[in-house]
Amino acid sequence: MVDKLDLKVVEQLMERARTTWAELGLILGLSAPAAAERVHKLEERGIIRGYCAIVDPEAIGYGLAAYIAVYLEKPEHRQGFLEFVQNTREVQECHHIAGDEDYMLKVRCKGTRDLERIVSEKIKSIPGVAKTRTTVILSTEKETPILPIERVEEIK
Amino acid sequence: MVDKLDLKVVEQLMERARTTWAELGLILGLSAPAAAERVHKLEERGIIRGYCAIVDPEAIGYGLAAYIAVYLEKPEHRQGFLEFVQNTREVQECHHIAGDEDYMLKVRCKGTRDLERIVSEKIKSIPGVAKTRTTVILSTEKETPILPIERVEEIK
DNA sequence: ACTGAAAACTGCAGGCC
DNA sequence: GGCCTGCAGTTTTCAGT
Repeated sequence: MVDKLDLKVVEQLMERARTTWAELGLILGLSAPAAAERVHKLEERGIIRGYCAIVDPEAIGYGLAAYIAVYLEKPEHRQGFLEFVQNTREVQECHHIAGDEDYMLKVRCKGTRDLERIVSEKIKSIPGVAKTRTTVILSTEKETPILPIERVEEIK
Repeated sequence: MVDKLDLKVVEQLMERARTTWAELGLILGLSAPAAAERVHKLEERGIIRGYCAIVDPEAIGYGLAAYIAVYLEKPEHRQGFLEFVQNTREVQECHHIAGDEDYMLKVRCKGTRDLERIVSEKIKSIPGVAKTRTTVILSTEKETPILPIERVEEIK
């Protein structure tokens, strides 16, 4: 599995992916090639899936976010619903959840008009979608792709 | 504001941040220095906030995710609650929401034990938290930091 | 995992449109 | 203002140890 040094690598890259190997190595107590090798190994093993830029949603015109809980009538309708999820860029997340509803979507769109279009026209027209419950996000206090790794201070 | 070329820059960097300027320039139809300049301008303007690695949560031992809806009794308790949110690595997201509840948290933790500890010991001990509602995520169909930019195919 | 050299990339300057 | 080319300095990669 991943060792302590790997966790520290991951921690660093989750905060700033565009760092130099030399700089990363300095933090890890390794030389630049050694730091690069550890990262490449983590990429190959699929532990680091990729890298992304964190973008201000409002700046690109997607200022409205919402959660949409979806109730599916029967299991045979899952396929079509999941295809919609994968093919719709506005759907940022889709989780199968425990509880009253079946799926929880997080969508990001241009405004209330756009949200209405997605909920009423797109989601509700999918066969098997019996009911939806939309919760609009008013403001965001925290939103980080950073996973909750405990700080790795010292490496023995 | 951002033009079409900026959107294409952002789109590319949301998918793979660790790209070379030359490669990015090729996609954009620009030279490497020009591509770099556009990115730096977007960073300065705060449209690109930073970069991060996308990490497999299970590989680093955080296999359980859950939504926690929080009801706050009075507005004066907000401060303390928001401090908890900012200082807790397990809290990945916190949104102020419209609807019955006040806040929606997304947390990621090691297991049910860990979740119990966060909900029962940490969140419910915050002054003003009247009630919480936890929804466990069973599986994740889609989870992307990629914002829903429409594909920019052609630049006039 | 480190060192050292070749190859590749970045950043800066000057000039063009 | 935004873009391109060329060069100097840095970073990455690939050996060998």
